[in-house]
Formats: sequence, C-alpha cells, structure tokens
Amino acid sequence: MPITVLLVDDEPLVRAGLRAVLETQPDIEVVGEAADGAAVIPLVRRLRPDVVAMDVRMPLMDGIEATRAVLRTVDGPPRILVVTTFENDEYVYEALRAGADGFLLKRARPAEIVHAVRLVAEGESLLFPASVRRLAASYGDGPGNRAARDLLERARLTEREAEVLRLMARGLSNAEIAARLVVGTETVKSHVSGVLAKLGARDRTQAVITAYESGFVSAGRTGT
Amino acid sequence: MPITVLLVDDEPLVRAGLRAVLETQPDIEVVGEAADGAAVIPLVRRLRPDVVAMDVRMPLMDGIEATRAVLRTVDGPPRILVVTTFENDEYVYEALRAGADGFLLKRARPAEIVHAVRLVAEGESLLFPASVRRLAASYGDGPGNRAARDLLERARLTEREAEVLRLMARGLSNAEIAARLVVGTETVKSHVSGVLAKLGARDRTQAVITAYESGFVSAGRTGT
DNA sequence: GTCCGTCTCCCCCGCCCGGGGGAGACCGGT
DNA sequence: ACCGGTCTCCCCCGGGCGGGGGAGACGGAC
Repeated sequence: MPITVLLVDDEPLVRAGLRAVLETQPDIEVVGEAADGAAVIPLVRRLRPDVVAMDVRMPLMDGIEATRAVLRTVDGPPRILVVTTFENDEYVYEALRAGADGFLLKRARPAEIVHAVRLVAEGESLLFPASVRRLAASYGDGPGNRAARDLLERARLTEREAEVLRLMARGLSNAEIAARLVVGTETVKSHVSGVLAKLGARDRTQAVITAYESGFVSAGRTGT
Repeated sequence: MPITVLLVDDEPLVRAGLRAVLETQPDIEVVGEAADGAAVIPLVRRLRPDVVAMDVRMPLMDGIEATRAVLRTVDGPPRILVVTTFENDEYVYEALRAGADGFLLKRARPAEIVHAVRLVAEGESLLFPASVRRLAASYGDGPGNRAARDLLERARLTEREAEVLRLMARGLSNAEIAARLVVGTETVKSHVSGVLAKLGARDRTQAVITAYESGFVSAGRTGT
C-alpha cells in the first residue's frame, strides 16, 4: 500500500508543486491539502496520512503549534515533515523539538523531496538533509555570509543573548529591551556587547542585518 | 493554438508548481523550463514561447538581466511575466522598467496565476494584479507593517535616499556611506534623516528592519 | 569543594548618531 | 522669471551607544 501524504501550506503554488513532485511516484499518494495548521487535526483524523508535509510559517496556526496539536491529540499520529524556506529558521528547530521528524527545504530538488518523504515514512529522522549541507557549503566567504554562517555554526549565543537579539531585530532600544525583560539597562548593554562580539558586528544595525541574513529572524512575520 | 509558456526559476519546486497549475488549462502549454536566466536566450530562440514566466532572483543571471537580454536579442520576443515572492521587491520594478509585461506573486491563487498568463499572452500589461492589492490590504496596522506599507505606498524616497538606505541595510556607517558616495558626511546625515522621517523610523536599525520587512532589501543576496 | 558559564549590575569614557535649524546650487515645470 | 524638489554642505547640541574594565550570585559539572 502506498505512502499517503497530507500537504499543509498556505501557498497554493507550493502545494501544487509538492503534489506534482510527489505524484510522479507510484507508491506515494497525496490524500489531502490544507492551507493552515488550524485545519490539520480533523483532516488527520479523517485521512490518516502516513506523513504530513507541514509548512512552519502559516497565518492562523503555525507549523509548530499544529505539530504539537497533532501529536498531542491524535492516536497513532502521522510522521511530520517540516517544510521551510530558510535553512536555519529558528522556528524549524522549535518544530523539531515539538516532535517533528524531519525538515525539508523548499528549494530542494524533486528527488530530495521524494527521498525525504520516503525516509520519514519509514520512521527515519531527517534533521540534516543533504540540501542543507550543500547550501551551507555554497555560501561564499564574503564579509556578510561569514558572520551569518558563524551565527549558525557556532550558535554560541546564550539563551538570553538570543532573546536580546530578537528584540534588537524588532527595533527596540536598550532601554526598551530592559523594560521588556525586566532587568537593568546595564544588563542589556552586557548582552548586546556579547551579541556584537559573537556575531562580529560593529553595532546593533549590523547585528540585526546578520540576524536577517542568517535566517535567525526573517521578513514577513512580525511575531507577537 | 495554445498559449506556450517557458518557466524560468531556480527552484524546481516552484517550476513544478507553475507547471501543475498551468497544465490544468487545455489552452496553455508549458513548453520548457530553465533554472537560470543564463539559459533563457537559446531556449526562447528554439521554443518561441508566447510567455516567459521569469523569476527575478536567480543565481547566475537574474530576471532583470535576462529580460533585457531577451528583449534586446530576440526578434518578436515573448511576453515576459515576472514572478516574485515579494510584493514590493525593488528588483521587480527594475524588471518592469527593463521591459517585462507584468508581475505575479508566487503566493497568488492558481486561478490568478492562470489569469495572469492569459492576460500577458493577450498583450495586456499586469502591473498591479488583484493579489497585490489584497495583500497590501491584509496588512494589519501593527507598528512594523505600517512603516513597511508606507515605504511601498508613498515610495517617497528620492533616488539618493534609496541609495543611502541600501547602504545602511548593508551595515555601513555614515562615514562609510559618505566615502562610498563621494560626498560629505553631513550630506549623508541629511539623507539618513530624510529616510528615517519618511519611514517613521527612530534610528537606522529600525529603518533597516523596515527595509527588510518591506522587501526593499531581502535576505539571501548580499549584492555586490 | 572548586571551577566555569551565565545572568545580573556597576563605573568611566569617547563618539557616532540623530534632531533642529539654515543655506546655496541646480534642474525642470509653469 | 519664478518656484518646488533634490542634492549638497554647514552649525550646535544632547543622548544613546558601545568599549573596557570589574564584580557578586547562582547553578551545574567535575
């Protein structure tokens, strides 16, 4: 019997692409589609797919929430393959922690997409598909990319520093960050200095640029 | 006779999606695909498509160059439909100035995609498809989005201010921008102030964030 | 028990940044 | 000839920012 797949992505074009790619395979069948995480639970209950190809970023309920919800409320849950545009999207790692079984880049080649679906369907985890490595390797050593890659590879930012960087990337001043985190401004300055040093940034603007370029934060979703 | 279409996009998934969407139409035929602008000219010569669906952002030769090249070197050139992720990508407007006939958001619904191809094939221009308006309207009035939308709608940045903003978004200081543009630092400060005022930004960091969020600049391509 | 890392806060200091003004030169449109 | 917009440069000034130190408290690792 074929591998059954449910597609969850807010962009119809991506769904159509995944469907087209997957249905070239006789042993893979796309049994349903959803445009948002909010619609996933009933669909999973009814269709009982082997694999859910889940976008991380969606308007109403994102892939992380949806992953948690499915794993929490459905018996014998499907395998979940997280689909994303960015190779080092922080949300992806959250999704994996939430119980997703693998992740897949949208820019992967068709053969890799098929391979990923087969792998997770077989119960394998797929945390670092070839395309990720290939992509990381394809980065040049330009001044911008070096810092961005370091951010990814070192991942030396402490939890607090990462939190501060996220707030910096939303345009907050040191004083505003201090108020938000309920600490002194001197403390924030400490963390900011740590971030700048670790990212090789001269000022907060460069740090925020690195955050965007590395995918640590990304345009389009100004989170809550 | 059917409308013939050539797909040019570096992501196979997007090509597959476009192909799947367009081939639901009996009168539309996808006659070829290319992964980069560099491959377009010979394909256009050989296949003589009515429409080229062209991604703006591609590794070797981007959609702007490719558009210019096609229009310059091919007799009876095809209509060119620029395909993009961002509704206000500065490159899109460059592409339109380069002679493209319309642009299309990747997140458009299938019916809109089909409609767009038909329109440009008929010789119509499609500069502001419904999906753009819909998308702009869907923006909330959060502090981040307001500024981003203003950037789009007002488009009040002068050429020089836009240039300065681009350099700000690459992490340059006022002094460095001045050196790059061969003007005084006071002049740069003037332009920076103009940018901040027009974007409603408090400091250069917020301005750069707006630049990213609005798609004025975008992650992934650290331009020359 | 000791050490290391993290988080917290403090000092001093230099300086770039951004605000608020103003002003001359050029160009294009009316 | 006039005016609006843009680009260029200048002044003063305050404040946030970032560097360079240091230090105490806590927790986990050894």
